[in-house]
Amino acid sequence: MSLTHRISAAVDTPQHSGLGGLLDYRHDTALPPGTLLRVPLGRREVPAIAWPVTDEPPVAELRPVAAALTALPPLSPAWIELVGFAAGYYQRSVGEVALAVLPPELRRLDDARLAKRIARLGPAAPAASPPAEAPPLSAEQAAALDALAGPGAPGTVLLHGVTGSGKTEVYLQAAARALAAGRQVLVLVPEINLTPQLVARLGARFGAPRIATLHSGLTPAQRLRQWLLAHLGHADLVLGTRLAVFASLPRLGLIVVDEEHDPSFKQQEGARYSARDLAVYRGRIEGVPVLLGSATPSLETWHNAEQGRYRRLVLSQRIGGGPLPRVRLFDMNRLPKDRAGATALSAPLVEALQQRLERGEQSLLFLNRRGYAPVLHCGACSWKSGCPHCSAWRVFHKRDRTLRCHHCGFTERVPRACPECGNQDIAAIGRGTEKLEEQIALLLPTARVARIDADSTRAKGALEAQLAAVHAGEVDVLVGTQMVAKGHDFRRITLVAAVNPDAALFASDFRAPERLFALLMQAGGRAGRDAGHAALSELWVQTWHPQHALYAALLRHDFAAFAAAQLAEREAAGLPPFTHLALLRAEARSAEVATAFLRDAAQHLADAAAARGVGLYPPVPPPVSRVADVERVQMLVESRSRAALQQLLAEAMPRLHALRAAHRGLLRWAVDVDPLSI
DNA sequence: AGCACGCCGACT
DNA sequence: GTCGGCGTGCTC
Repeated sequence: MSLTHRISAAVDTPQHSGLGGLLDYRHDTALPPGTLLRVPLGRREVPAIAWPVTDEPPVAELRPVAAALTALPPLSPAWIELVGFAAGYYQRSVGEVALAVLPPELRRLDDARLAKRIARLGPAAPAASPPAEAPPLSAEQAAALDALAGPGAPGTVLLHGVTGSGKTEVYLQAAARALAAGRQVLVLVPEINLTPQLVARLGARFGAPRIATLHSGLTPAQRLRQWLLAHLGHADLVLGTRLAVFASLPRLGLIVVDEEHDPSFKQQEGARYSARDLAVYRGRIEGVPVLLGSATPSLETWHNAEQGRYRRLVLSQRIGGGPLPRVRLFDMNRLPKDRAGATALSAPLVEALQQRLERGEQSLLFLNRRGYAPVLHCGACSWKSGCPHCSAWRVFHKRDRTLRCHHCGFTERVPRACPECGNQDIAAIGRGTEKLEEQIALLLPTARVARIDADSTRAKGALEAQLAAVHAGEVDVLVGTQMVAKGHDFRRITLVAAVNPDAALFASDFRAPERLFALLMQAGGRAGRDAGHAALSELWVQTWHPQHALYAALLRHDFAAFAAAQLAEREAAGLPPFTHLALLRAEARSAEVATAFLRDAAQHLADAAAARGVGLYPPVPPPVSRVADVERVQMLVESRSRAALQQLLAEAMPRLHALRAAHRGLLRWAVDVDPLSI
């Protein structure tokens, strides 16, 4: 009998480093998979996690595990399976994913300190404290809940509910059932901004001590504490952003993904995972239901529902029976030619705003572009305010008189005269929220105007303060970017206007229409949430293309028709969800180097791709090709078969790694599976 | 990815 | 004569 046990460890080393797999060590006792470790690697000692031992024979002499952190109960087999799947699917090493999704503190602490932190958590919150009274359900809500509890295997459920239809109450009551059965509930929201209000609601219903929160805004110590509450089962409800999909939950009983269509669920660096897709996978491996909620589901989810892979439950009515805001399209072609563009706002819209003002109601102007003007332009020499480091314009911010690049952050004071020719007369082209705010103040001198965007809410607590001012009725007209369109519950807004949404209609990004429709529906949903005002509420859309099919569907609040049309286009064009995509991205100081790498890659993969029916497209620059003096080029990889695409990518990774050496100057390369934009 | 070792230019 | 550039090689 051997006194030493072979331990397979996942360590944080990249997939393409030659150490992508697991490393074997020895230890004098058996260590269950999921045990946190410290192991020697070269002359370093690195954090690691014990992983299930594979059949592969061990290599050479094994070094001993440096330490096993036994103060922490091991991570569950389900968690290991989830991480293993995510690593494989997104082409990253198991160790990288495993360690990246654990609280950073956990990688640093030794066993004694960890034990101390755990002790300091105190005892678990009293379970099953009598919950606050749940409000009565609408017939549709009750039916949805019944269907969730009904016979049949738990699976993925799309809860398609218009804004204000009470999706959250369905989440809460579904959660209540899971809690009553002694299980934990995981709730994912797209943005940190949206956590406080949902935490408040969950807290009011179930008691604040039972809730843990996980997002990147926490301090390392808080993050560890919240993670431990979930991992040790002290917290019954875990609410968080995309990283929370990897929370360790020993008694998981339900996963809710709120606003499942939101692009924020896709991680955009490192392991580029979709938290929504992983939530669905996690539900499957853990045998628990997954509730995907949205008023405007992603076309992927909608398609899955249509195909019968997900069950679809519908909430078509607003709570209280109020109607959805009436949609009004204003045809900008009707503006007098010489006046068009002089102001962002058509006269009828200004009139409508004036009426709201007189009635003491609030309005929201939605413009998805922050700053004063997106670009400055010299009429004399045609200089434009380009960024010297990026292939993008620098935005004019009037408030602090700066030109700012929104891609690399490069900021300068705005020049008084044209830097090229000295012309004093530089024009601001286009308009952002700052300018819109200014124009409203001029057009409606008595109105109290506020602006909410990434600039106005930079300071800690600023967003909360501004939202509070709106709720307190201290604001008549609110100007904002998509930041305000999402989720916030405004009671007194009866008019929402999309000032200039057309750009997305003709964007090259194939998901642009889907996003626009969702944003407009969501923005419109801010109006008339107070049933007393609902009948008067309106969503105005100023457009140069009032006949566009997207707007026609919006007029009727007809998501199904919009989705059907989009899906037909996607199918005809061979785009997701009918095909599966991956992007091979390369970065270098020069586009030539990056392109050469991708061309070389295409050549090396051509036979394997052809054999599997996977398409390789020519390398192209993304819409913003240079950021901070780094050129980016990307190559699309496409297949009807997800499995074929996966196989090709897995085969490609080591070859691409080998290829890198032949391309001097290549800074980085990476694969993005299921990219959001191409 | 780190973090070595290792061989060629400008400084105490 | 050393400090330091980053080229390539290794880590269970």
